[in-house]
Amino acid sequence: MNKKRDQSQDRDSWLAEALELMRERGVDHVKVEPLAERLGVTKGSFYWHFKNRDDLLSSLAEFWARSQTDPVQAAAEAATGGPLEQMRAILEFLAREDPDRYDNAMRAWAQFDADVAKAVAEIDERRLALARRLFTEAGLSPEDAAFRARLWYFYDVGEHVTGDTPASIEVRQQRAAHRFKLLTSDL
Amino acid sequence: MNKKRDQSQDRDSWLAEALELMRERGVDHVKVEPLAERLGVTKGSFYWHFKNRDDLLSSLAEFWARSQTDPVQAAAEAATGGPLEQMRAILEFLAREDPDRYDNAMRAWAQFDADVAKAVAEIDERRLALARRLFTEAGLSPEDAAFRARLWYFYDVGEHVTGDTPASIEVRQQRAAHRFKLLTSDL
DNA sequence: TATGTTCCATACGCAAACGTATGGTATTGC
DNA sequence: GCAATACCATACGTTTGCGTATGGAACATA
Repeated sequence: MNKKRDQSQDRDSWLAEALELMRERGVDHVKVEPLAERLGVTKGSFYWHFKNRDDLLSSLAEFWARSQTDPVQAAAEAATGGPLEQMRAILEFLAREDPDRYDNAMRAWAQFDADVAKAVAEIDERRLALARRLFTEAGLSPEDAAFRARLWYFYDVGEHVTGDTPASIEVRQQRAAHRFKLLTSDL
Repeated sequence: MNKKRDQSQDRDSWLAEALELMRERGVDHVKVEPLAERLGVTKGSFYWHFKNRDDLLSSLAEFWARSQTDPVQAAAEAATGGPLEQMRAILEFLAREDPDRYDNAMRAWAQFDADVAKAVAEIDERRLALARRLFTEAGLSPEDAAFRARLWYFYDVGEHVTGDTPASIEVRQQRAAHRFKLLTSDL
């Protein structure tokens, strides 16, 4: 009865370690034998849980997407008040968030794998949709809201992918305030 | 007398093909023997021109950076008028530009290689500095100009890295106009 | 024409990693 | 208590790619 859960637990431990390795060195360094060594087992275990390496990698993309249950959404919904207050709450949340996520590694991977690109694009679209909705609720036309949302979201992407995220929380909060002001001063 | 140029020419043909392969499949697929096959030679040639694979890869980063002699800068300087007109000229240039550059592959590589990250960061900084200067000349304070420049530039980065660049020139120009309006309407 | 230099092909040894086959141990269901 | 199953170790063959060694052809140069 809990056999399935246990098995998926072991699979998940492989996936978690694979995800960590991917973040550190990129997906092309996620290889069976080195991964087994990191887990203190041999690849005999690997080929029990996975059909082959491709099986691991495709599962890895799902594993990552599954972990993206966007606490951002929750932070927005938890905020009382109108859309502007929700935006402020999101920025507040992001500023506190540890900047070292797996997104960069996934984006790097997505550059060369169409399936992964699709998975990442879905996450991007989900986040953009949230921003669009908030700007719409704040009174912008659909077109204006769509563009403002892109400006809003791509700033995050750009800051992360260029490695330009400040280490200090204070600076991040300061920038968040600045961004909020610039993007909502006319609303 | 032109011996040296010929030799660097051959080196460059290796580098050009390596750059192309990196754009297509990522740096980890830039390998000596497959590369030789693409060039129709054997790796005997490779090890004549390069010490080893690392030599190729480090040269590849320089090769890319060398190719980034920013026509954007030229487009800006060619524009007559004030900073706002130069911004418009830049956006116009970028909208016409073929969106398929090597930047994405370089950014993907930079995620896992500190030296490459440094090279890319220099290019980013150069572009940001230009944007900062234009916003400053347009009358913003240094802090405001710095932030506005980030908003300006990261939009590009985000659009490229998410693969969200429209294929149609018209849409790109439309978005450029929108971006220009949003980021300069108060100047 | 003899000789050196440039550039590339071929052949080799070596290491890493994939995937399979097979056996062993522990745990579970009956 | 015993068979079945789950899980992992070991050993093997194969492929791919790195780097070196060596030879050879073309070309320049003296």
